[in-house]
Amino acid sequence: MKKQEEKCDMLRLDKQLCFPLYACAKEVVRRYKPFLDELDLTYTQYITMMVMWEKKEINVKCLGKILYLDSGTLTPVLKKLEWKGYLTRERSKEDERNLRVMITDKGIKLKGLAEEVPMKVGKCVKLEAEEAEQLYELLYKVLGCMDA
Amino acid sequence: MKKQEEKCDMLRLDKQLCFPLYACAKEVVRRYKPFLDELDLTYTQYITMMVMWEKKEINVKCLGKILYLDSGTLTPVLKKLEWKGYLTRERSKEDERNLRVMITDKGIKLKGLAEEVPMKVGKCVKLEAEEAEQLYELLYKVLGCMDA
DNA sequence: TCCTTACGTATTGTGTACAATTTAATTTAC
DNA sequence: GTAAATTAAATTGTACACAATACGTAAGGA
Repeated sequence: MKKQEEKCDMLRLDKQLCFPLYACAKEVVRRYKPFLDELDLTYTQYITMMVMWEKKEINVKCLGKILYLDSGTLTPVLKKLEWKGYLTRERSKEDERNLRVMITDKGIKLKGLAEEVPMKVGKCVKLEAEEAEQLYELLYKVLGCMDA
Repeated sequence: MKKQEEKCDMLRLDKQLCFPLYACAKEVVRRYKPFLDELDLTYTQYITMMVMWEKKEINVKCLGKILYLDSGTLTPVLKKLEWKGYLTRERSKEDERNLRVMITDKGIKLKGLAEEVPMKVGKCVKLEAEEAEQLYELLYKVLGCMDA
């Protein structure tokens, strides 16, 4: 019965990596809400804009690969951001299957308003710089070492 | 303009902890799906049952504190698990505001079918035991050091 | 060319998440 | 002892997240 008991113990929240990962991600994202509310952005819209600020133009497939999101999630988010005037969407002339997502001037201006967000959230999470760096490395390691 | 540029750089996915955390959590949870499908459980139902296997009985408030979920999320999940026969829900006699959630025999039996899940998922995530331990510690540290 | 296959996006359906509000029960204040 | 405040769940509304499917376009092969 020893082996049985060991297996049982595995089925506890505090024995599995998945749970602190899941809980921690939700709690950290929640810390963004008050600051993103000021910009009238959701977290998903925010990370989408972060990619747009860097890339200026991209298609949905590419964006999804960067954000780990599929078109089912991105399509409504992109339509909303287009409606808000931060980006435009149009089919590529060369290949009509591709949707070109392009940032607008208003979208570029939004970046100025968002600049303080990372710092503000950082203050809510009291982690030493070294620990943050360690965590960062480990998370990217996990992202890289999972089966496809 | 140096300062301006430094601020700009912060607004990149690869400069912020939040994004790998968010992406990693989603990807790890996704790894559970094929194994949980065999049990006809969603991830949220699974972690709820993990608490129930340990506690046998609990109220919604308490469960929510453990899982970092509120009644708006838990109520439908608990109703579904009750419908599946894994637990029962009834108001407490001492304080009618409290809902007593109790595991059933069928719920207890389900644990036997779930025992292999953590090990199966563990094989998909190729992380050294030491690194997993480090990550675990850091995540709980973050959970503990955030402003309420 | 026509047919098949692959590809990129959109749509649909289910299940979370969570803020805000509501409802009912209990506690506290006076 | 009752009104006011507090509490626990449930409900409502918005926004993901993602599998599965549908749809249109493009590419490759006979």
